[in-house]
Amino acid sequence: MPLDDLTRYPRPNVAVDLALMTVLPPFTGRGPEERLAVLVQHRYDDPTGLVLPGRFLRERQHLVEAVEDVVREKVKLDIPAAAPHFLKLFDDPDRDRRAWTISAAHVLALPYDALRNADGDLRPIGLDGRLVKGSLLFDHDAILRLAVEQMRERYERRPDPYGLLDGSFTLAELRDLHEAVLGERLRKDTFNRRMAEHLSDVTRHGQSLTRSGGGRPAKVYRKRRSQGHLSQSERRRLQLPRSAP
Amino acid sequence: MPLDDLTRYPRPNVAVDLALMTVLPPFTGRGPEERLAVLVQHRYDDPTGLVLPGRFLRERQHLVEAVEDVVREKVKLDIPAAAPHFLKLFDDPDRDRRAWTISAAHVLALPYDALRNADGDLRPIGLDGRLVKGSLLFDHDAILRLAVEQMRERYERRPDPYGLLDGSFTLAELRDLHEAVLGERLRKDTFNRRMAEHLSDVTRHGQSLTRSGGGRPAKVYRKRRSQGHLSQSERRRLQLPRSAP
DNA sequence: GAAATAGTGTCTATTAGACAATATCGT
DNA sequence: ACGATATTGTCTAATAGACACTATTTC
Repeated sequence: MPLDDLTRYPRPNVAVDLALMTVLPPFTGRGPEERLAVLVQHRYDDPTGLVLPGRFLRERQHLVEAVEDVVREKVKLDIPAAAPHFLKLFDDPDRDRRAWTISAAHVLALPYDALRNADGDLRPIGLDGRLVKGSLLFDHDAILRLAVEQMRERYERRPDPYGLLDGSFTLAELRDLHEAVLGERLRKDTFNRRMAEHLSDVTRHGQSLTRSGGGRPAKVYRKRRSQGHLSQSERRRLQLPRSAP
Repeated sequence: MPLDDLTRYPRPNVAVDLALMTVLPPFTGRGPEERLAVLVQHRYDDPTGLVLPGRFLRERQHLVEAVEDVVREKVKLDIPAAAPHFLKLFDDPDRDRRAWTISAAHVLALPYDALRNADGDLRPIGLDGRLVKGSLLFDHDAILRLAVEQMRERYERRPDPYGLLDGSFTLAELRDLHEAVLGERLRKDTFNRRMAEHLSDVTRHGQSLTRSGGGRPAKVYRKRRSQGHLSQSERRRLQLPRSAP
C-alpha cells in the first residue's frame, strides 16, 4: 500500500465489461454446437461496432455492483441475484485509443427466458469461443474467448456452476444444458455419475416431473452445497496431514 | 466499453501490491514446515505497521510494469526477468480508509539469495498461509493467504512453476523446494514420476552434479516446455472431438 | 564392502469411461 | 405388451500411490 501523495498520480478510468452468456433453446438457428450465445450491443459513437456491455465504476463502488448496474442500466434487465464471475483485469494502456481505461472483465450467465426483453442481440458462439459471425470492438473478442473458456472448464465437472437452471431439474435437462455449453454430446451414464455427488435427490412422495412424450419419469434433483469434492489423494492428505517416509 | 463522458466519473487510485515469496534455506529458524516466507515492509506513515510492498500504477503503465517498479524501487532489487502472477483485484472501497484505492494483488517468487539485499524482512509463513508471527495492515493478510494458496496449488503438480530454481537441478533439489513450499514431506518415487513428464534430462556424457557426501550422483534436469499435460479423457476428446452415442 | 543417495519395477486401490442390462412410465 | 426414457451393474483401461528392490557413487 503505497501512500505517498494520493493526488500526485494520474488515474486511469476503471470500467467493468460483461460477457453475458446464455444457452439458446434447441433447434434455434444453427446446429447444436452453436447454442451457446453472448449478448452484444451496437455502439454508435466514435468507434462504431459491436461490443460487450460495460460501464465505468462509480464512486466507491464494488466491482460486483458495477456489473449489476450494467445488467440493469445497459442491458435493461431487472435481475436481482446476479452472480458475476471475475475474469481478468485488462490493462493494456492502448486497449481503448481514446483514453487510458482498464477494464475488469466479468462473465455472467442467465437463462434464455430472462433475456427476452434484454437490450442487445444474442449472438451464437462457435467451438473456438468466438462469435460465429462478426467480431467485437476493442479487446472484447479476447474477453469473450476467456469467458467461454472459463465457463466450459467449469461445466466439465460441476452441475450448472453459473446457475442457468435455478430451481430443480432432471439429469436429462442438466445434460442438455451442459451439452449446449460445451458444444458437444455427452454420454448419459458417465455424465450422471460425474454429477451425482454434487446433487441431491429432491423427488417427494414419488412425485416427479417429466416432459410429455412418454418414458419413465426422471428424478428431480437440486444442486447440493458442494463440499469441494476430494480425490483419493486429497482425502488422504487431509487425514494424514504430513506423514512421510 | 462505456464511453459517455470520460471526465464525468471520479476515478479510484489504482495500485499493485506484491506478495514477494521465497523459500528459506534448511535449518533457518523454525521447523521445516515454515520455510516458505514473504517479504514485508514497515510503514511509518499514518497507518503504521507491516505491509506488502506496493505502489500506484503510473500513467499508461501495464500492471506487470508496475510490479516490476515495486521490485526495483520499493524492494530495491535489480531483477530483470520477473514473472509476477496476478492474484485478484481487491476492490472493497473501504479497504484503505484514507482514499478510494483498488489494488491488483500479485505474487512473485524469487530465490533466497536474490533477496539478500532486499529492503524489507522475510517473515516465515505457517501452514495456514498466514504470518507465523504478527499480521499485516489493510487487507494484506488476505492477499498473502491467497498468494500462498495459489502458489501451493501450482506446486502440487508442476515443477517449480514460479521459477525459484532457474537453471538446471536434480530431482532431490526440486523435491526439497516443493516440500518447503507445500510445508510437508513428499514421497520420492511418486514425486519423481509426477514431475518426470514436465522435465527433460539434461545430463551430458555422464556429467552430473551432486552435493558432496557421497551417494550416487543425480541426473540433472531442466523444465520442459510443457504442452499442457493431457489426461486420458482429454486426449480422447481431442482425437474424437464430438462423437457420441 | 559399507554407507549413502538415486532411480525403477511392480503391486494395488481408485477412478473414469464404455457397454449393456434392468427399471418405470404412457399408451 | 410395446415404445420410450431413466437408472444402474459391471467390465476395463488408465492413473496414482506405496513398497521394495536395484543402481551408482564415496569412503
